Amino acid sequence: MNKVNEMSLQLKALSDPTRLKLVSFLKRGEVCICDLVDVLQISQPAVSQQMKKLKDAGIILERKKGTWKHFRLNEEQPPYVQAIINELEAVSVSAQICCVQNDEKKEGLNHAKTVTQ
Amino acid sequence: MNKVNEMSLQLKALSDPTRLKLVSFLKRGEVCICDLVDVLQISQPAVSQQMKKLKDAGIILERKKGTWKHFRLNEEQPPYVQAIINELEAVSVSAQICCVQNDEKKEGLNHAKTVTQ
DNA sequence: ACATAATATAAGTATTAACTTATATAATCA
DNA sequence: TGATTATATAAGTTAATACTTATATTATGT
Repeated sequence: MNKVNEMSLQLKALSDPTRLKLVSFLKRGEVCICDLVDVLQISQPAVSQQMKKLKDAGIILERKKGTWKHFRLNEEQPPYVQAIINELEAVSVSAQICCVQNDEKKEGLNHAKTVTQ
Repeated sequence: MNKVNEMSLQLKALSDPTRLKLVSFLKRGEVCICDLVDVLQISQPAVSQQMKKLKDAGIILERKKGTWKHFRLNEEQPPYVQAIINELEAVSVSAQICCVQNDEKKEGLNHAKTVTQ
């Protein structure tokens, strides 16, 4: 019955409203921590700590690029985790675009928050 | 984004190893608290409290019959909850049978734990 | 009515969790 | 090199969680 402990860890990672919101944002694509601070109205360390939990649980993957860290959903999930992610609606972070679009170009130079789709 | 809070409540209910085990036992059919105390090696109030959490989250349903309370899985679940339940293996409580079989007959009279399948 | 049995509630404890603020690390830019 | 920016870590606080033991409630059987 060790499967139960394994499942427990993943479900714990997804049983917190803040982390579920983080996953909702990630459904639209890569996001970096700075964006989420604004949107969730919690401190930067709080976001950082929650992202770590999602990463440790295998829910998300990270990619370092200069000073930024970009997070994305891990596509390989057991069905019960995928079902949870599917249930969440994709939510756009208004400032998200700068992170994603400026990616390969001038990363880290102009990180304006006001760019819109 | 209130769906997130709703999901959080249900996932919290299923993110604890003890409660996942309880659900595993319920997959084989109705169980009463006294049976689970023996199997899980935790106190009767602990089982009672955990069952209440599962009930409050809508994961299980209860049926009172004399002094006993019989619990069963609630079949109507959102897909992400059902996926979790599906992932769990059904585990039989060795003493479970007395509860279920003696049900309509001599309920509450002879609750021997040693009856086997 | 009284004893017994199944479950519930109360109260206490130890652990975990989710934040906070302050500070450290690391990469980039001028 | 020194300032700036993104993220990480440390330490502390508060609240929630999962048990425990003790006791109360409720239904049953004699």
